[in-house]
Amino acid sequence: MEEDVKEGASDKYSLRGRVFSRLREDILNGKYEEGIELREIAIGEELGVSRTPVREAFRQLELEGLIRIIPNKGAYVVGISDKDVRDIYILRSRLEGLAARWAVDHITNEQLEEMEENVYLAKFHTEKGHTEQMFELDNRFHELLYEASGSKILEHQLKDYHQYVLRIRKKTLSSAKRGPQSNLEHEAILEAIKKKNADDAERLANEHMINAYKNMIDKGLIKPDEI
Amino acid sequence: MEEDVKEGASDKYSLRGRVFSRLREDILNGKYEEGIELREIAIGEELGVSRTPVREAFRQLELEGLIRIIPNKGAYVVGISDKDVRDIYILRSRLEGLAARWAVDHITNEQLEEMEENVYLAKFHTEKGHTEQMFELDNRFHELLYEASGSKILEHQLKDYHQYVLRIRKKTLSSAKRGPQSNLEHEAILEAIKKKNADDAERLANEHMINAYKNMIDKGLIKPDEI
DNA sequence: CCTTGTATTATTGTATACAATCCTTGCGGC
DNA sequence: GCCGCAAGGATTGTATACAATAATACAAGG
Repeated sequence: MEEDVKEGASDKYSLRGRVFSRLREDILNGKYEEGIELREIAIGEELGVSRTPVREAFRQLELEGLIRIIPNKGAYVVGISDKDVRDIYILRSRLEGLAARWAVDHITNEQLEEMEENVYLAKFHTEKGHTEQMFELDNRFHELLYEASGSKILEHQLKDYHQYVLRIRKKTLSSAKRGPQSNLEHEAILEAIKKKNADDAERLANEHMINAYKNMIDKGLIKPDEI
Repeated sequence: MEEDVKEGASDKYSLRGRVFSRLREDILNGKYEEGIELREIAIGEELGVSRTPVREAFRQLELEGLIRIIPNKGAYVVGISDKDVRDIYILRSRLEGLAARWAVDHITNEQLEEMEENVYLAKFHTEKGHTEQMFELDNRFHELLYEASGSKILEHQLKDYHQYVLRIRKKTLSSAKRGPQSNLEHEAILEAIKKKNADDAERLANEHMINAYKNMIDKGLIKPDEI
């Protein structure tokens, strides 16, 4: 039950890092709903720390767009709407396609090996119904893809989005049918990368994300786009 | 000579906001080169503030990936390489295309009017050789496109990148030939949006960014991708 | 009764003090 | 000479104190 998807900013052994992770999770989970005001002292007391680490966490949350800070006034939860989730999946579908394309040329042997192992293990745990491991492996597969792209910028960006929709993804994967299908799609992406077929890799990664998106909507996890 | 491209985090009337903006600019401009260690006290003294606002600015810079903070040790400048710039232009080419596509359905009348005015004014100032106004209008055109996409997420993301490559863009636009050509491309994007032609809008916005990218390389502003 | 001004209070912004951690340096032993 | 290690200093992490700003309540005047 540990998410370390986003290193670099979480730093879970400092108070600030813990406050940051905790608040982000609480906002993403809906504990603090949209528009609510977060007071530094109240948060600090709740977590048993002073205002300093809370303030630093606030500044980070603002940059992530999760809260809006009005100077000398307060911090207000922005939250994440169904539309945001939909948008992120569309963006991800395009950017993951790009990551897969670039991975064809930049993936290292170590990354390739870990990816193969990942696909193998995912198949195993899916058959056994180990949802927690499935979740972790799915996380790792995508992270590997990002890292293999060889682009610090793209990797950073996709990890951000990945983290952002974490809550939704957890529900999605545990659905009985999506798990195996997702594994097949991972395997296809991996094969395309191994064969150095950039067009296929991009298309498959793109479709993979679109499928995840459709699944989410079919399951009623988020509202479809109404126009 | 003022950039307010990125509201929300800059907040230039607080010490933290000023420290943040200043440090980001200095890193992007190369004043602090890659790998250098930033000390809270030194930065604070240089800007005449205490450690507190400096620390908060550091946390934000870390989240933007401009510095790397190693707990209990220090903050190190990560910087922005030529490869980063190239990657951002490729990402932007795809995402701006998406923004243009979405803008077809979501642009408001006000935004459309401002965009038309923008294109008109840009033509005027380009003929007169007013580089500062050209720069501002180019900024604004892209911001308008982002806002017109109707996606908070996409807008946020693209504004980030826009800000990130600000320094490079300033050099690019002032080149004699790129200015008029860029204006023509803006106009074409605007026309496609007005005609509700999503495919054209996406393609043109995409090409616009690729052209900017090629121009940058032709002018020798950044190194080309060597493979 | 409504408006406006002011005093009070609550909250954020900043500075400083203290604690914890890391790095350096120099000493001693081998 | 080289390695280990401890003491000191430097730097970051956290807490608290003080300043500035904004919200609120209430009273005075129209």
